[in-house]
Formats: sequence, C-alpha cells, structure tokens
Amino acid sequence: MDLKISIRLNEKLFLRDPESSDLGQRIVKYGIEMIHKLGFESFTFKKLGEEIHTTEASIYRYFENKHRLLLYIITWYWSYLEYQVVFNINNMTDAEEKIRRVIDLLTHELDDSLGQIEFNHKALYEIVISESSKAYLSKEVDNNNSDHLFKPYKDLCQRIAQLFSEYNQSYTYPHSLASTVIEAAHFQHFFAQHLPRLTDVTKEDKDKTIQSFLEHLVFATLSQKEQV
Amino acid sequence: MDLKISIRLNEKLFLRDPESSDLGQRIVKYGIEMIHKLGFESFTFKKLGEEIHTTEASIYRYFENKHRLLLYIITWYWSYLEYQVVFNINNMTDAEEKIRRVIDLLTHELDDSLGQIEFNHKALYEIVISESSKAYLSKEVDNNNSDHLFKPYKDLCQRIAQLFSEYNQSYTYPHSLASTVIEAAHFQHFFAQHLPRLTDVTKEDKDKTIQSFLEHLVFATLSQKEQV
DNA sequence: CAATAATGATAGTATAACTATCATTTAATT
DNA sequence: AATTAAATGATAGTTATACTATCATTATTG
Repeated sequence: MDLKISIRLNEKLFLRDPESSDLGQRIVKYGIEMIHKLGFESFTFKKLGEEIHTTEASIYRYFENKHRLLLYIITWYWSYLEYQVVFNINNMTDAEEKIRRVIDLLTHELDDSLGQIEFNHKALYEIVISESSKAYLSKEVDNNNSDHLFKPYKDLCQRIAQLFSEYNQSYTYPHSLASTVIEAAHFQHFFAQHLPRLTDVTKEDKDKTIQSFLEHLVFATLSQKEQV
Repeated sequence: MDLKISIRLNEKLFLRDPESSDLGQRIVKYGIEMIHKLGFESFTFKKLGEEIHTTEASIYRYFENKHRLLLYIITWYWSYLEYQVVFNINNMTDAEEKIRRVIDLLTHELDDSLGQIEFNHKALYEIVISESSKAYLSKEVDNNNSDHLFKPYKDLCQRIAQLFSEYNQSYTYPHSLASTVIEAAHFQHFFAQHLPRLTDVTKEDKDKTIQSFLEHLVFATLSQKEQV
C-alpha cells in the first residue's frame, strides 16, 4: 500500500502552490534544510536559490517572503501533527491512553511522511522547536490570523483540549493546558540542548524525560480538584 | 526614602554602559518604546536614532547590534524580576504562600522601577511577552550562553525551582516546571491577546485568569505523587 | 588649561529584501 | 505538430538594513 495523503494548506500561505511543481517542492525541501542549518535570521532566498540552482526571483514567485515560507513549513507540521493525533487515537476508548499517545507524538519527531514532499524529518522537528514561535510572535500576527493562517495550530490545540475535557469534564482550562503542553514540549527540548540549567531534562533520553515530565504535569493537573 | 537599586548587568551585553550617560539611558528608554511600537523585526537603530535625535553610529557605540539591545532589556527584566521575587518572599515562611506570590509577580507587569532608567513598564512587559524568546531562540544562543548572558534567566528559574522543591522535596522536575511556568505566563498572555482560541483566558481579567490557571497547574503538579 | 572622552555629522560598503523585464524552456491545448 | 500559455532563468535595478570609518565638535576631567 503506497497511498499519499495530501494536506491542503491555506492558499494565502503561498503565491504559487509549492506542491504543484518540482521547483516548488525543492524550495520547501531545501528551505527546511537551510533554515535548520543557518537559523531563520540568517536564512535568505538568495542563499536558497544558490543551493537549489535557481534564482531569488523564482523563489519569490512561490512565497511572498521568507516569513511566509516559515509559516508554510510550520503550518504543514501542525496540520500533519493533528492528522497523526486523530489517526493514532482512533479506536482508543480510554481518554488517559489517548492523552498519553498525544504527549508521545508531541515529544518525538514525526516518523513517516505522507506528504508530497520528501524531506528531513529531524531538521523539520528542530525547526519547529527553535523557530515555530517566530511564526506568530510578530506584528503581523493579527493580519495572519484574519487570513486563518493559524487555523491548523488552533485545530490541533482544540483537539488536545477536547481530550483533556473528556478526561475531566470539569477542568476549567483545557485550551490553555493544551497550548502550554505543546509549547513546553518544544521549549524543554531547546533548553535541554542549549540552556540545560532551565530544565531537569538531560541530553540523553531527552524525549522520554520530557514525555514523563509532561505526562505527570497533565494528569496531575487534570486530576486535581479545582481550588477556589 | 528614595534609594535607587542598580542592577549590574553582564558587561558583554554592551560596548559602553548605557546607564553611564544620558544618551545611553535614552537609547534604552526609547529602545523599549520603539521595539514595543514597531516590533523587534521592524525596529532599527536608524529609526531609534531619529527618534532620540542622535545618529545610528552613536547607538552602535553602546550596543553591537539590535539583538544585543534586546538581550540587554530582557536580561534587565529577568534580573529585576529575580530581585522582586527575593524581596517579596522575604520573611514568608510558608512555601505555598511564596509560590503564590511568585506566580503573581510573573503574571503582572512590574509595578515600580528601582533602576536608573525611567521607562514605560507596560511596554517592557509586553516586549517580554512578545519578544523575550527571541533573546535565546537564535543561532548565537550557545555563544551568548558561554558569555553568561542568560545567567539572570537561569538564576530566576533556579530560585523558583528551589521554592518548588521546598514545597515538595521529592518532585523530580522543579527546573522544568519553573521554566514552563515562566514561559506559559508570557504565552498565555500573547494568546489571549492575539490567538484566543489557544487559551481559556479572556482579554478582560487576563492577568487574574492566567494566575489561577498557573496556580492550579503548579500546586496540582507538586501535590501529585509521582507515577512510575 | 590641556588632555581625553563622548558625541555629531557625514560618508561609505555589503547584503537583504524585494520588483521588473524579457528571453527561453516546458507543458497544455486544439 | 503547431500554437499558446505557463513556468523558469537571467539579469538588472531599487530601497532599506546593518554595519564601519573618519574627522570635527562638544563635554568632562585631571
């Protein structure tokens, strides 16, 4: 069985759909590589152009600017993660088990691609960790939001919040807890790598430790009666 | 009583100490205003120079680049916040009470300045919310870290982690919980303002709601027995 | 008062972040 | 297969950013 699932992303993310052509696919694939390698700030369309033997101008035909390309990549990740969540918890009946699976997905890189574009999964995951907050921490956030560019993130968050509510109907902050867990998964990774005194997570067995930190946090929070 | 407390920041943050001159103080003060107004990406030394009637070149005599200025500002905030934590929990004996006070400090803007430079507190707090992660989410993080530029953040985190350990000695992840709470305080603010579907926090009474979300989360997490 | 330090004024360079134009290649349509 | 349209390449140009350098002028300090 070799079916490909295509994730349809908001058309405002790009000028020309990068999945529709070889050049477009290379832009995304090597865009991931280069943002990972150089960091978002030092990454430019000129450098990417040289790497994939095309010109700056051609890349601009696909993406308005590098921020949009980042947004495209991150949005793809969010969408794919939501898909993974739905797929993975399907047929599970126990809310606790579902939540454990979600935390597992959040703390590990995606294992197999179903998208059109082949790419480096580790690089993508590390971009998500180091660069994803830059997707919304900008002055354009409200405009981008009106264009529904963050819908995949919200959907993912909503999905997780729903599981929290399923586990404990009376919990007051399921969405806040969901976004906190998503963000914490990334930040704890980054801290373990670069600022270890901000965590108790060690570089070895990072994923597993973050996972148990978050599991404990989530179930403790959901199990505790609300104080007034 | 009109004593001024001066926070001594790492000298690698600047080329010339901005507290030492009128121009330096204006750079920081109006730097805060402008980063707040324009966002860090659109902020430039040229624009700041025009605002305070000096030249780009003069500003470069104080800060190597705008990222260093951001780091200076954020670092000042972390240092001052740690000071506030120590000051506020002094004489408290009850660990729970201390933790509540810390969460209160984390979720509200600083109320009174003891620094040399007068500035807009609301603007600073909003910079912390929207821009502080950019201080470390960069490829220079490891170099900056070797220069001890993140020490104030780590100290703050350590201080809070210590309170968590005081409350529950056997809790395994006090540092991770501390950094998570600090980051969550900022993110929940940002989300409430710009991406409300990622929270349960409403714009009205934002601070109070985030505070009770975090209080509940922290005490639940610290009270729960560890699962294996 | 002399020496030193800080600032202002100006200019200049390299690169980033685009936009425009037109020729050429590739793909789609009839 | 011929025609047309679409995508890409090649090139050039514009404006802004992120600096560095130089030198004159104004403050500060010993």
